[in-house]
Amino acid sequence: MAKEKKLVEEITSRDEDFAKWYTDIVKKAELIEYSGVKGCMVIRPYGYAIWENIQRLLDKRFKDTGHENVYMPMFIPESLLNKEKDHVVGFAPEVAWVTHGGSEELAERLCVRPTSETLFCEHYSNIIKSYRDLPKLYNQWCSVVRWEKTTRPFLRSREFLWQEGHTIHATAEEAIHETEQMLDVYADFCAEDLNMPVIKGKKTESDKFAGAVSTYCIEALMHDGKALQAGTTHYFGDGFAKAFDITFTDKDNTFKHPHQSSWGVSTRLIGGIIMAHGDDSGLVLPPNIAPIQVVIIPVAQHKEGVLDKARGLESQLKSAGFRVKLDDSDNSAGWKFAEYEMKGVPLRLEIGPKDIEQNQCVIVRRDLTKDDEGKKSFINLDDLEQSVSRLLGALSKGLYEKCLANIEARTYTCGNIDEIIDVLSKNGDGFVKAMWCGSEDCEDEVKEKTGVGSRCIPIEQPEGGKTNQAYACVCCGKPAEILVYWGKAY
RNA sequence: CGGGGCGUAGCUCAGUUUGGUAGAGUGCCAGUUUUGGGAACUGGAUGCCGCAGGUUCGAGUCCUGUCGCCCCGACCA
Repeated sequence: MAKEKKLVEEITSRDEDFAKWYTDIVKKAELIEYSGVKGCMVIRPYGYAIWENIQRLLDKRFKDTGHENVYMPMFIPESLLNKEKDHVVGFAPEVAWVTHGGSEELAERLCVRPTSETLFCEHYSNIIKSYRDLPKLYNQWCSVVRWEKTTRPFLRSREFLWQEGHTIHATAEEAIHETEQMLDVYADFCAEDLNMPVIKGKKTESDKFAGAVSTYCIEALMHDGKALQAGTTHYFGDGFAKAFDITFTDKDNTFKHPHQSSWGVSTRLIGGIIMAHGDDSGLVLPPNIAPIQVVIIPVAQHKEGVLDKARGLESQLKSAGFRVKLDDSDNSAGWKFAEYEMKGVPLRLEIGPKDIEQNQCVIVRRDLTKDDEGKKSFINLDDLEQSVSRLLGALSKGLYEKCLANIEARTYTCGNIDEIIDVLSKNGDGFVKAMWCGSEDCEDEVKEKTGVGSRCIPIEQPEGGKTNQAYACVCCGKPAEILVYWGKAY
């Protein structure tokens, strides 16, 4: 019992203090270490391996939809950043400036890219002459810098890793299609690879990206009921093209401005995974992005034959394509159990003398708790690969369903402000579905009075929403056409 | 940018009230016994007490300043 108590002491309980639980996890699972600069973190090998898996899976989805990777400079001259009015107003307050090269003051200061729209635009203006040059479907993997005031590992850091897609098209229809297609790519990726269902939607006018015609987003719900914007796509129309003087000669021999999109996801996704799936024993990683899918723990490894058998299973599973680690260190078995639970490894395979005798091993699923049926199963070694594959699949599905159930349990439909206040105080944070008349005043008033802001206008709107006069704005009570998801955001 | 908390061993912290040899637990290293849920014992190494001034015979402790980190808000992927 004393041991179990100690195990619990290692990390703060999730329900007791979610914020503290989160920071405990990122440190103790060895994802990050804080650095000497506020808001900048060391991403440690285990954390970076998660990012590498995210990159690999997303990059394949990008390539499959016709995109190419490029790399832009990390510095943007002030004059270039200033070219699009809304854009600079949106980003200027949070950019870092380089003013000196060595000891020489620069003639023009350079900002460290907070995002690369301006660089892509400048480049496009140089390479696009004809409709034959379109579209360009570019993406870059890089880091960007935004001088945030409040920072949290993965969720909001001053430097973060991301990808930014920037595409340019001959027509508005094509660019809008691209914007919506990439939103689907992100949502599918979240569901299939991160096992984290998301709400697809559009941002309200006040919440749009600086310089965009429309901004789309995917919103995930964390275990504590707060929303996390997990990814975003933007349709720019031809506003940037006009500001940056990008033109092409179309088939009809007239000059036209092309239409653009951009889209991005970041290392914030890792924060989302932690808060969507983690529990009081630590991380729980979706199999597709887990650096280690199966950890093999030899039991009584000093005994003849145990380590040899464990090594055999390791190479067997590795050659079957699984990411496997054998921990043959001299820590006790119990220590290893707790360690890999903390790190969220999906499956633990135990192999000991008794198992070897019976040609079996024990496999334990990380996502299930002690009381869940099927947490621990005895697997015949003749079926090892099939069993591992089946269990990883079941775990993946289990995570998705648990996460979806959390969204469903924490999504409330409300008709007026008092209902929102009441339902949130009774049930805790979550998504509030409520109609909205479209006025910014009402949007602000809801946030001020209830604490929840508009997260998105979901793509899926209620049947007849545009014509049904029964729908009234949650704030002013006037006829409302738009269903909005409201929530507290990270 | 406002409010709060904290900087002492790798980590968590005590010591600051009342100035007087730098501490504990944990981790680390070595050895022995252990090994199916964070093992036990013995021995060992580890400190610019965030930084800079000041007061004092003497400062982790008192004074002034400064830097950084964490949490909660307002703003943002």
